[in-house]
Amino acid sequence: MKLAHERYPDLLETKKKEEHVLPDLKNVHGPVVMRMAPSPSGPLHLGHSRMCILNDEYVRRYGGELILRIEDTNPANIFPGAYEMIPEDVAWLGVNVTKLIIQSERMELYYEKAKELIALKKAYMCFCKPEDFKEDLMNKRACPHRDTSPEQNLQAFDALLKTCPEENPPVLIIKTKLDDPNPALRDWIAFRVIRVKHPHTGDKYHFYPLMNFSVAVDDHELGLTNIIRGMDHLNNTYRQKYIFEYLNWKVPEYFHYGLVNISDTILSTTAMRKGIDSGEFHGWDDVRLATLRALKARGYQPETFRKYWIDSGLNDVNSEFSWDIFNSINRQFIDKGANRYFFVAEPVPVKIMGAPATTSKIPLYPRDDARGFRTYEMPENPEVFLNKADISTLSDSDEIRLKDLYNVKFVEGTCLFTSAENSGPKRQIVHWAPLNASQFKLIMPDGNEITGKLEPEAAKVKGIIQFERMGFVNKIDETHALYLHR
RNA sequence: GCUCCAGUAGUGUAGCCAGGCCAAGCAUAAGAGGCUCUCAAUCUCUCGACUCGGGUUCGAAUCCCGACUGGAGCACCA
Repeated sequence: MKLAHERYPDLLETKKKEEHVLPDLKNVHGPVVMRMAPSPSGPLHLGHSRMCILNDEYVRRYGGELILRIEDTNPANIFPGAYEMIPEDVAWLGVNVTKLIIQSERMELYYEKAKELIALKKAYMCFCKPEDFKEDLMNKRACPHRDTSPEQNLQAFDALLKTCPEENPPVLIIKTKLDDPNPALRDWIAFRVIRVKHPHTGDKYHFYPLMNFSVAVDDHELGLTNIIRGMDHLNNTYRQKYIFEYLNWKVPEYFHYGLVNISDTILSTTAMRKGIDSGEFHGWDDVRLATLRALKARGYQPETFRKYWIDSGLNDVNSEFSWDIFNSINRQFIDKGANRYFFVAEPVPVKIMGAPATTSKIPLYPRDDARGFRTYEMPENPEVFLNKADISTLSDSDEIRLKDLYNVKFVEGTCLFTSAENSGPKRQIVHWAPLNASQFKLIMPDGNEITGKLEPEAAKVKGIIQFERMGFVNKIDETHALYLHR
């Protein structure tokens, strides 16, 4: 063992830090075809990133195709900008999409398959009121239209495509088993009328497929081999399998993973849109939102998402998202690249009595002098900014060290220079800013703003840096930065 | 109410399919300490879990049954 340690230190090291790997998918024979299927109600958020990464990882492992399919069959719930934003978000994550599909461009296909099902007596047009239809289902009763002939159904279907009645338009229903013990699986609605102008197809259509129908048709038509999706889709999978069965299609291999509950942020696209429209949020990248855009703006790395979701695995247990772990992973990616600077929140100007003129030379990164320094010429008895909380609890005997400057203590409210050397007893080390520091704003993840003084040499720096003793931030410009994490 | 899924430390996971190498590994968090002119990084140590009850077995985290608990679905959303 000792010998092995001497000979192969690297080997043992890598074994110790074993990477978590995703389990193999079942029934993989050669290349796979997989898909991501977001609805264009807004840009992608943290939750979406999971299905993106997971799908991408498997296509990378097995080879094949990864389809990005935008599911826009409900014109009432579309944010037009999402058509552009979603592919951008996916690309930012480093996900390799091989094909982009937009469902609203495939309406004729859905109509065609619907007619096939009608001809097979597996689908019917229903003219019931929604309440009545629902009540029939709950009581395992057939609605009066369930046994209409295929001819009549086809006629009604075609008529509806041409002209849409103003009141009580019919729906197309897929027949399943009315007596299925699971109420979710009894006859389900495949098409319904929506009279809203579609952002992508305008007013060309008004009879739209519901997700279960268009998904089943596309999953087959696009040749999907493996589908991984959340447990919340389990009943949908059962419903969609009816289509596969009726049309004699080969069923893809499904896997349903557990749901992840993400708290302490805003994920609901409707809530986001409302807030943006009302002016509460300034846009999709507002730091209070968990959109990929917002997280990117704060300084989260695409690699962080990938590692986090791979580590989380494909568990079929519901779980809790951990910001602690997510932040810890992100820190590993950014720490080495982030130079250190001083930002003094709640700044209090303090005149230091008895201090000699000196030069403060502060490394941009600890113990790596090659990266350079920030240097400040300090006059005699200078005035500096200190953080209010750092000095408010000091008593007369407490000596503190201004980092890379000198030691001071407060006696009866005045600040006195004591010594220059950082030797002897341990002192609390605090950061500071020279008098010509600029006014600066740090925007916290909850939207609160902290104003303070930023050291001059940081003024023109942009990107991810660390404010010493505070945490990592993404510096946007000369006036403000977004807080990332500790 | 009905249907389905699942239960490993505070959190996230490994192990379960093919029972023994598991008095349960790793990460994160928390606590203590080392190093360090940051509360970061880094190193060491500590803390902490197989939901419960039966059964099968020489042996169960792992297989079976039940209970309990949690989640999802039962939309003219996806």
